[in-house]
Amino acid sequence: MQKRVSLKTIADELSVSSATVSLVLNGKNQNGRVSKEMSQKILDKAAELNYIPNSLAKGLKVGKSRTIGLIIADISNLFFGALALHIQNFAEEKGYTVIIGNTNEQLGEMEKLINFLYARQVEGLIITPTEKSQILLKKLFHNKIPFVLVDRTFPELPVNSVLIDNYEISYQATLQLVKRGCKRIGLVTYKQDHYHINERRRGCEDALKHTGLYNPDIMEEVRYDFLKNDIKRAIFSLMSTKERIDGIFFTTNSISINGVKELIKNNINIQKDIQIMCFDENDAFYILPYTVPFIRQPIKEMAQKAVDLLIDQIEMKDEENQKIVICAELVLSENRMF
Amino acid sequence: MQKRVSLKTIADELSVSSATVSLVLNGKNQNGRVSKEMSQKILDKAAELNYIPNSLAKGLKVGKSRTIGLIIADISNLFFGALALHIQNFAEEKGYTVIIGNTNEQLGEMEKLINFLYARQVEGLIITPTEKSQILLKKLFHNKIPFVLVDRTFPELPVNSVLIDNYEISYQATLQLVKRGCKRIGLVTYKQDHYHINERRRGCEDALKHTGLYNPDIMEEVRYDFLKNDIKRAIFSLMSTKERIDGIFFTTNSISINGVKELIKNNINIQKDIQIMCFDENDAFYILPYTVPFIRQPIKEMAQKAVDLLIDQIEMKDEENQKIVICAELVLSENRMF
DNA sequence: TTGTAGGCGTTATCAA
DNA sequence: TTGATAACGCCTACAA
Repeated sequence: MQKRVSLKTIADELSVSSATVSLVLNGKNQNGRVSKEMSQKILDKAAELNYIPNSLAKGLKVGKSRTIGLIIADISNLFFGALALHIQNFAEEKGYTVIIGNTNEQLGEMEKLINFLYARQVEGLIITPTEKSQILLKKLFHNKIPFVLVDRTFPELPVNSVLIDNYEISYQATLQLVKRGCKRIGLVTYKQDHYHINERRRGCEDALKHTGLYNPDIMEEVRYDFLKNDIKRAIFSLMSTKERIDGIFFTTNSISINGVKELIKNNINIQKDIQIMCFDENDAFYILPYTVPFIRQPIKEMAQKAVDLLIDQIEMKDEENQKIVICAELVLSENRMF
Repeated sequence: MQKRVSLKTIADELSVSSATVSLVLNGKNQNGRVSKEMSQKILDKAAELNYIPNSLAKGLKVGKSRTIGLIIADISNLFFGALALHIQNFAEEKGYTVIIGNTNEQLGEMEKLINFLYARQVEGLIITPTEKSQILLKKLFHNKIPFVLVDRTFPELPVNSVLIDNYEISYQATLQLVKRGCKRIGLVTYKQDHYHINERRRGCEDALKHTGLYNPDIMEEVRYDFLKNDIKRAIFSLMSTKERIDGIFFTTNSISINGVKELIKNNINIQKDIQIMCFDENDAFYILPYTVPFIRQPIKEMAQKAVDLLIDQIEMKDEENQKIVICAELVLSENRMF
């Protein structure tokens, strides 16, 4: 890699000081400080040499990196992939670079990432926190590093967050199953301590309780690390109750897709034998000969709000903690595009 | 955000020079330069203050950012998503940060991204180039910026690249359709000037020619920007030829998934009416009541090779251009896991 | 209208 | 065994 062109390169070639060059190139010679001709010469030279400023140096000098960190729990998950894409786009619009990191749901990875991003002088973080990461967040808070949680949160912590209305939409979604005539509705959820997942479960269970259909024996839990196996077991267990179940609520997209796979593998007709309700959209659903109802999260809006919230904080426009809730959407066969 | 803890903070608190602190914290006091006690004190203080070095300053000083840029054509595509994930992991293993950017297949975006990453002092780039981006690559080459192309390339350019054996695997995949008894095999591909896509097409067409089955009338082209509509038209056109076709080769994953959707929508039985061959794996295929044969790209190996190649270049271990070709895999029902 | 000088946090060289 | 100092590229207050 050859020597990069710096301010000084331009200054030397034109026999002016680097201060002058800096002024012109940053458009800060408002009061006609630098002469028109000099200005033009500098601009031309910069173009000729294809000058690109060193943002490391600039960041060091002005104490701002114009970079934000994005900590994602599982980038191989389509939901998070889409979230990352939109966050990156919105942030770029506002002049910020995004550095993405992936924790794989590991607390240790999350800690490493925070340090790593901090070392790179990020001005703020957007985080999908892992389980039990409250201590890390408290540290951020204590160090006055702006951050926003997305998708997940810890309700006991005074933090900025952008979530969907997990409880309400799950309640509605479950009612939908009831409306379709389901009498014995099971649930498959993660055995985890995430508030947002628990809210989904609570929404579903409350809807069942309020309609007199609640049965604790058909609420199944699966582990993140053994998802496929646990789902196989859960589905088997659900399907072999003496009174066969006729509806299932899946609380996440990974559970949904694997659950559907398993049902199909067992030749269970998702239209006739059983009704289901999934979380998040999936290409796979559009391929089936029947429609699968699901809960659509407004990913783009979540990204938008998260970026706005973080940048407001960074630029000190707002000091208050905000807990933003965005309504998810129930997508039934009627309002499908395809 | 409160004042960050710097080397100087530690130095001041212990009344030593920042040079000493730097030495100790970088483990560079081999010859017993710094006394054991002082060393320990510094280490303790650093831990106490939770010191995290400023990599901007470090990068500025040593002229290395330990950062590489990754330019992806379409991050919402699962193939690229997986590629990005693995590249990030391998790069991290080697001590490099990855900054990911997305071009959306736009040449202008690619140019902006290159400048942007260059400003951030990336030491090298891994790129899935957009169409007609040869000029940009030549500029990189001219500026002696290390870079590696992945998935796509321009064969006329002397660049480092990591590709799969597009021609050969497509040839084999097509033969597979022939072996299954197909007599009239169509193709759906992008109307684009990408070498890798053209190679896939060439592989398919050569296989058809060599078996005497080639028919130019059933080779369909679709546009990236109007994918869904064009595929609808292509499938319609293919299915309404007087001698009905009995096989289709789809040259990319986006075409495959949309093609399959369209076939299903038209109640065409992918087992009985028609045989298909897809590029890339898709969750959706696993959900169908029959198996869909597809070409699996060894994404992880591609990522590995790309990172290795780039870092070799950055660290000057290798000056020669390398064009690495990795064999893809034909996945038929027999060797499916599920 | 332009130049000088200091400093951001780090490391490397040389001196003490 | 440790400290002072210069330099990386940039910006900015102040001087000329």
